[in-house]
Amino acid sequence: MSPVTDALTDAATDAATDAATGAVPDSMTGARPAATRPPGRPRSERADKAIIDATLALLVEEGGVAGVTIEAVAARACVGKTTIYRRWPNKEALILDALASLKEPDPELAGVSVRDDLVALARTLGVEKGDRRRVGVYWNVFGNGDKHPELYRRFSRDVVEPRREVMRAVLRRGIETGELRPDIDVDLVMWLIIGAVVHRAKAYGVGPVPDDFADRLVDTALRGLAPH
Amino acid sequence: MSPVTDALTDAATDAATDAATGAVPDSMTGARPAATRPPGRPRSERADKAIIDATLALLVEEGGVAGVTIEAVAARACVGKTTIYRRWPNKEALILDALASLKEPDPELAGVSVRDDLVALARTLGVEKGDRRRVGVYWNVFGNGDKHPELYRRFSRDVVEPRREVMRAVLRRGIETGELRPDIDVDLVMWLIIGAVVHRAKAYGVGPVPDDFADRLVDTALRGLAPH
DNA sequence: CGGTTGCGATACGAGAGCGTATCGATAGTT
DNA sequence: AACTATCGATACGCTCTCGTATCGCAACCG
Repeated sequence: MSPVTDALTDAATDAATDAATGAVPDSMTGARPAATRPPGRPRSERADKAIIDATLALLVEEGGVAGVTIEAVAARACVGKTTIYRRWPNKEALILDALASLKEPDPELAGVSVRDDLVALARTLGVEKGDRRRVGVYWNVFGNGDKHPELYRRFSRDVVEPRREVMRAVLRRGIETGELRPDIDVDLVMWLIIGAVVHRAKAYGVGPVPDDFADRLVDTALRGLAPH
Repeated sequence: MSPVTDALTDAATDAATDAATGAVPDSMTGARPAATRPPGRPRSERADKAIIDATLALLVEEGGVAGVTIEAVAARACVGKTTIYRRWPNKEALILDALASLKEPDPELAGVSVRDDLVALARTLGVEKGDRRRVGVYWNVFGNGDKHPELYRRFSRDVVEPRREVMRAVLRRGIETGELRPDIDVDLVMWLIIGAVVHRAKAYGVGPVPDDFADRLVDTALRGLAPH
């Protein structure tokens, strides 16, 4: 019943999956005598992924860093504690890497209209195909910035800020092209859009975010509440 | 160095403070033979308050229910564990009461313009005189609705929803008076305003919420981002 | 004064979690 | 086959927390 996305069922399948590991480090000059592969049994890539996945899932479900337990991670990833401690020295380091794994390339924006780009960005924040994980991690890490400053700092720098910068650029472009009022406060608008999406996505007991939420949100923000 | 607001320094002052306790329960029919006061030493009202205060503070600082420890509450409130367990059977009940203590009467709104009422409401959410506690509790309880449903349910019903209802009424009134567009989605607008304020207030490392944040936020939402 | 109850301090057993150590088995290289 | 590193499982000592029990003292009533 474990909801792990890619739980490994037995060790037999492990060999085939990890066989490619040895071929990878050919990225050197090429003339080297291929002495890169260390001896002994190679580490399981599948275990890596399962551990990171389990860590993120617990980070969301258990409500923060305090709720993540090495033993729970091990159980959920179907992995021994040894396998975790061989890779990371402690819980903090594990969570740090798990957060870093959320880093993604900047979303491809159509760039046709500011309106559509904002909708696309809003979607990636928390409406994306039921991916509650991203916004859940964001909520929990963000809410504990003062308790775990290092975690917050690196998550913010590596994962959050790049996205924010994309949105900031879209808003600035909108001002230049005349699609947005020249006197708007870009940062304030970002709090508006991001806050609304994150808050709605994290809401409990009101159902999933409707598909058209991002569209209606951006349109409402653009038109304003007052008649004119 | 304990940051508890009203830490008691010694037991001597306790007697004077709690002396009024005996006079309180005259709220019965009055014709009763005044047998209301139980024998023995009365419970310290000051301890009550200190415990609730410490619980809320830890709920914010430690990032959720998991971070609240009875021993930490006792230490912070300068109180013995006994004193806590004499009042509440367990941690859950304590936190439940602590959350209930955040219930406040509905804010008095000027009712002159929808704009001013919205600003006033936004202020009470998280900008109010540096009261990070309220929004901190909101963030942590809200973010763990699925982990502690009962906590979430009662906090939502007793503390959050009444405030939301006030804002909803203001928005509806604005539509009726023509101050707001008739086609806005009231719930969507509430996500916008509440989400923005809460998110900004909870932001770490960007300084306190500026005094005019609520004003600029509401004005931006009213006018809209697009020129017209 | 005796009776009753609250108070803080302290100790307790139980359980959870951390990080380490050890085990036999496994999966690779040479 | 010999060698080496990883695998899951398990046990360990340690600390923290829970909720209970037991102190002696303090407060209030008669």
